Amino acid sequence: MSIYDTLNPMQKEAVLHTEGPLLVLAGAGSGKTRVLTHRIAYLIEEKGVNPWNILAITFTNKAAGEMRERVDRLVGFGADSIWVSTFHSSCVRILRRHIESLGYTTNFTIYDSDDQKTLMRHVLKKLELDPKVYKDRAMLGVISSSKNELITAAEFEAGSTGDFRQKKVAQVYKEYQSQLKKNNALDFDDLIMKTVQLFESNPEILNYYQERFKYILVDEYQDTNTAQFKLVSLLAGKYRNLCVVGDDDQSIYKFRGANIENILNFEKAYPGAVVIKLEQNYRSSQSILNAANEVIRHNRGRKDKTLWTANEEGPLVLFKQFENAGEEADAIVRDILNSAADYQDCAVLYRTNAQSRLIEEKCLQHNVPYRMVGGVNFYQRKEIKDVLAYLKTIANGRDDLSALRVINVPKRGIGATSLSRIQAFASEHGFGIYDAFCRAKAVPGLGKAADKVLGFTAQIEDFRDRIQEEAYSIHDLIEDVLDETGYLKELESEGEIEYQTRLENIEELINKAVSFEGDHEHPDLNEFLEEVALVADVDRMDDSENRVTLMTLHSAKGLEFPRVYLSGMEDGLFPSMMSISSDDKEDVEEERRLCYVGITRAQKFLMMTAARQRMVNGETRYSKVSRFVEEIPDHLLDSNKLEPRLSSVRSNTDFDDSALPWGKPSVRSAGVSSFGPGKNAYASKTAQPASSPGFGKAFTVEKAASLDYKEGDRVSHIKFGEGQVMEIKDGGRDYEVTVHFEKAGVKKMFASFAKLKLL
DNA sequence: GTTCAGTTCTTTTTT
DNA sequence: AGAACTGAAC
Repeated sequence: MSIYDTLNPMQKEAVLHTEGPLLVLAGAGSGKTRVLTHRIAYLIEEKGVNPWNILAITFTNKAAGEMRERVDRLVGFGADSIWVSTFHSSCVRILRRHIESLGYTTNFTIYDSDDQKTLMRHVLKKLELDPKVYKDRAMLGVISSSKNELITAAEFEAGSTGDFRQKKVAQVYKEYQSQLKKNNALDFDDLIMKTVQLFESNPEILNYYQERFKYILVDEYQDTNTAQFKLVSLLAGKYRNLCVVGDDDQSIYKFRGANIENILNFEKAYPGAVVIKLEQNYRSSQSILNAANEVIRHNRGRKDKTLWTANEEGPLVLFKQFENAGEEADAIVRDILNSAADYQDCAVLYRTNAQSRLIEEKCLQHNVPYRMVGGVNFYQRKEIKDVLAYLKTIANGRDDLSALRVINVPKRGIGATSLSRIQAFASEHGFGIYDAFCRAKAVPGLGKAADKVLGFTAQIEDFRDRIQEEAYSIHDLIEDVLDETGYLKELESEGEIEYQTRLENIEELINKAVSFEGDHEHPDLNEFLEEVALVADVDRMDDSENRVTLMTLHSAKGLEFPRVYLSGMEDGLFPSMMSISSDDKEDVEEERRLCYVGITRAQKFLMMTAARQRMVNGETRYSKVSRFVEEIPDHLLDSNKLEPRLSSVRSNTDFDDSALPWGKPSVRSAGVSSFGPGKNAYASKTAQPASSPGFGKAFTVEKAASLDYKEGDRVSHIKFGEGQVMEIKDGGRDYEVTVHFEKAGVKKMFASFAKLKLL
């Protein structure tokens, strides 16, 4: 029996149809990943296609990794020469080779949304526009959607005749773009758009990639935008062996420019395309699927399909409404504790990141271990961005933003006035900021500050020299930067608790650098920075530990869990106020699709919850039950909707927060044991968040009174494996331990984070 | 010229 | 509840 016999007839057809355009409409849980992986395997094994000629585009890097792994298992060899990556990573890879023909250099920097905002502020200032009228966010929004539609600054300008504001925005776009170029930087949207431009202006480069990627697969096709559509069309233009997989009911990224028409009109764009529908759901119970179908039924303009399942009926979907959000969170966490399920089988989903806080608090209170996806992105934390800005300055001398970020961090006594003098000097002579720093002596009116600036550049130059050496690793560089610039020292003086959490984050970045070095034969600083710039939060989700997952509905796309809790089912929150009051009916439909995505994440058990009262932006808000819940008929729902309130609005002072761990010094020692039955897997751990991307203040890592290992002992580390303790230094707040690991080499680490075990 | 403390305004969702 | 901005003290 071949591996293809395990597929159902529709799946099999999708796998075997290898030539020409193919649209696979894959409902939630219908085994689309299986189809994709088997298809790749089939191409290689049965059709003799060279793995080198296959391009598979996924939505997240994590999905890419999983796909590669699964193909590897099916095929056994050759899987590493398949390109499996996201749109953004693929484009970076291409641009790193060819971007010079667009006037950038190949060591360009990628700006994340914070960088974009900073840059936009510069632009608005330079153009002397009132930031109250021309808001950075709004400007970036316009630019982003333009780029997603492949509209250049010049085209935008040409199209904005007449309207005064529109003309101003055109100027902003133009200036923003020229600033990016000056900084040798690209924003996220540029990555796609520049690649399209590259292909359009260089037919020979396009031809190379067309020949290279004879077979193209695109996952989550419903969430592609116009630029991505164009990119795919260009690449597939020659051989037309394009297979796209998606579900119009799961299109949830319109705000990011996703164009649902791409999937709805696929057959028009690719005449002769074969369409295959996968309608059997293998994931969810009958009850869950019923609820999902009822909700999505209320949307117009969708491809006709009905999901069905042969799975057992399972318990009814639960709905519970609570007095306030605290009770809601408490009930969810208690329910997880009372169930016999493993923590890792449970997920709590919510519409906005802000909702995670209460859930986190309750998890801590009840000692339920959790991992939070998203929130404040790890790479957006101040200390991480500071370190990265140093690395970027060292790697790319043209990145003004990064140089400006760190010139006075730690404080070197270079203030706003000095900086604006330097900036004026730079723009007058056409220097980049860093070059201007190097010429500080020539800047008029700097005085003593000039020496301070030169001190900074001397340090940077020193680091630049060092990274030329083969033996000098990225993690060495990070550690030296922290040490020699005095960054750590300044952090230390900011207070114990702050210091520890920030240090913990930095440690994680160093770990990341170490594992990067392990994965690459010739680790390159630019490559490292790029990898770090493109990671999504889900990419960082480590699912090997037994923890409850907390994340937004958007992050949950593509995942599945036996037990799912859908929280905050309130009108005004989900669907959001924005979508309800929008003129465009499509907006609520997108929210409904999001709800559909949420429901269909559940395999066996689904509980939806709502709070009557909730704090939003510091104000108490009262809400009705979400319309999406109302759309599910009563007989499909086991619910306890509260009676309408009669009188007496309870103030939220009855929410007792004295029990919360904030500010209480000894969270760690509180209640280590005491788990309900069935929770043995975790009995030895406290409810600490995954080392990232949680939030930190509550966790003070205390210096141990003594260590249970000494110099010369053999110890093991969770990541680096086994090794021998070389040196233990008492660093005041913590012990600094040097260990020689067999595999990972010599590492210096802080005892409280390293969690070394004596062997 | 720099830093700190009190003020206002703000947020959906993310590669 | 939190970040970003503005005005006063060092």
